[in-house]
Amino acid sequence: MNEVITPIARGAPSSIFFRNRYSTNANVVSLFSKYVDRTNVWSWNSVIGELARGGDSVEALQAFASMRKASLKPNRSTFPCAIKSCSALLDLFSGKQAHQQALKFGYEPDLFVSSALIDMYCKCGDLGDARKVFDVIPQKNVVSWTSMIAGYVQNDEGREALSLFKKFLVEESECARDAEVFVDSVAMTSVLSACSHASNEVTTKGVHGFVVKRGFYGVVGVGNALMDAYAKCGKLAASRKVFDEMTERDDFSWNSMIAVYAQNGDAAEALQLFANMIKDGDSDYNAVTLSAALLACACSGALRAGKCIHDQVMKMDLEDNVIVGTSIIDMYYKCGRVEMAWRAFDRMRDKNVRTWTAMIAGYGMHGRAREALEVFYEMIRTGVRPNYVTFVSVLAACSHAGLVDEAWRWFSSMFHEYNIEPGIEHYGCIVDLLGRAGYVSKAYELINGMKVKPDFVVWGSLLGACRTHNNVELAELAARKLFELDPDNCGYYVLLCNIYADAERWEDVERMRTIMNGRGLVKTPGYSLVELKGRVHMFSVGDKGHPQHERIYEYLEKIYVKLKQAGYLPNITSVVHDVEHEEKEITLQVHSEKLAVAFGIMNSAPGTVIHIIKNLRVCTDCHTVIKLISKIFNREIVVRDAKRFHHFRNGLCSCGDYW
DNA sequence: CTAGGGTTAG
Repeated sequence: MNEVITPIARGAPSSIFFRNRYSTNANVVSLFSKYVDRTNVWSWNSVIGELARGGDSVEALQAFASMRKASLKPNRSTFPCAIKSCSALLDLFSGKQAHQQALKFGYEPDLFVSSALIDMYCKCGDLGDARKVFDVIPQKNVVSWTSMIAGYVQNDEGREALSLFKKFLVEESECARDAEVFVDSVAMTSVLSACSHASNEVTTKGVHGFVVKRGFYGVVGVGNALMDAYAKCGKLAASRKVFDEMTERDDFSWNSMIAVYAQNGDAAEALQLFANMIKDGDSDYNAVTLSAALLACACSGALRAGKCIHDQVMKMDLEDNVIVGTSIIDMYYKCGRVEMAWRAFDRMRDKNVRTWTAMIAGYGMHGRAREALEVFYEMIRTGVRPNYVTFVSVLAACSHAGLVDEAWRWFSSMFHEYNIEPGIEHYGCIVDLLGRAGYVSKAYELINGMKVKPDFVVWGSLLGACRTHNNVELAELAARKLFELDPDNCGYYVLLCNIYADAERWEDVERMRTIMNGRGLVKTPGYSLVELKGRVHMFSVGDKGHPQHERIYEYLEKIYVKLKQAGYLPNITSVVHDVEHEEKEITLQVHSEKLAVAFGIMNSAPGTVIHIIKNLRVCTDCHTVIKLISKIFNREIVVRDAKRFHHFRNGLCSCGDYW
């Protein structure tokens, strides 16, 4: 079986018709012994259909090849099964051959054949040929319309899908007496999926109304798609309402809802729902559920829960499922365990581009760019084609480690060697890298030459670089862009304030503060998470909500005494609030990551590594403090901030103070 | 006796 599949994965140009790619094997022959008449087309159809429906696409095509070898003429029900198998294998070449054969036998106007063809072309990414087939169908039915609409959605053409749906509605009203041309619940799920891709609240609400009016609201599949559409445009409450109102939930609905919370960073709710699902007992969790739950563990750093799910994955024999496997890698490295991620990666038999990319991203976030690049080179050697996101991970890895030349090399060759046009994320990495390496003007030139519109990440990187390299002029320019792009984010105002303060331009500092106060901008509250005995504890700045908070503050005081003995001076520029010097120092002292570190040290045995997750970037003062703590208390401390990992050990950080 | 949809990973 593997021998047959390998050339398909490599995209070798052969076909079911010419080079016997799916040549008859013993398996198919033995299947045939069950059938009385091998000269009967219907017998062949049963076999091909059964194999295709059972997911044995390769065998189905082998049977189809055998049938053609026996010089039997396929009929109109043979083709849809064969084409469906090409679609499942993403085998455009064989699909086109099947199309030619169908034309030769005069089956193209057939509704079943053309729907299968539309689906096959769309799944293979060939929208143009799909649309040609669609356009020549004289009397389209609901399946033809749905196949084409769904095809657009699958190829990220949500708007095209929605406009086609409008045409469908016109046709529906014009053919009012034709029972074949009527919107049904399957069509509506595709339309809702288009809404989900478009992430448009207004459209989603409109389609929701339509669904209710046509009486499809109670259909499970429609409900799932609606939940997803609301979630994608950020309407979690509306999404949950649909879930709660469903009278019938299969596994699908639970999975969708868990995934929605996990994707939106609400790990607690996602894991709570997962627990409810298990308790409920009516629904079985599967690979999809476990992947979503693993994502929740990854973003909240819930290692214990993640390991538990990993155990379950092994018990259910799902280790070879490539999506689940990739989720496990993602969970481990995001919980700070890059070695465990590597072990899981190493064990996986089937790795796809996303698996490799996850591992590259994992090493990259941990500042281990060399290993990330090794994985990248190995991926290329193995014959797996890197994609857009792979290059984002590669460039990000270089950017975390300051590898300017390496990054520039891949940035320049990704288009020429792999035909991947650099996008906004790639520019973001390069601007960041150039800027921090001191090439601020060069970074600015690059931004001006971009084909895509620079976003807040790009301008934000430039602004950050301007602070490091004291470039007030460019900083003002970048900040102006940022105030336009993201007016409610006070981080940029704070950064510009700092830049003015560094340049001792106090009047400008004052002016910025007035603007900030006038606009009522509030700093995004920072928080840190730390897992202890399987429970994740959360701390915010100056938090007094934790049951142990009194002891934590006492302990923190003791830590500060030791730090000051070691010569530590607080770096108050991290605090821009309009407060007195002493107050600034106090605010700094109670940053959430410091509370989390104190809590971690207090509650764990000497020698235990402490893992912390922070939602924002770690500030300079906290970075200095944690380095010192790692030395004074002889503890390894791992901090995941909004952008990368910091491994503190013996007074040093893995980022080399470059972050 | 054949065709279309909704959930998961980077």
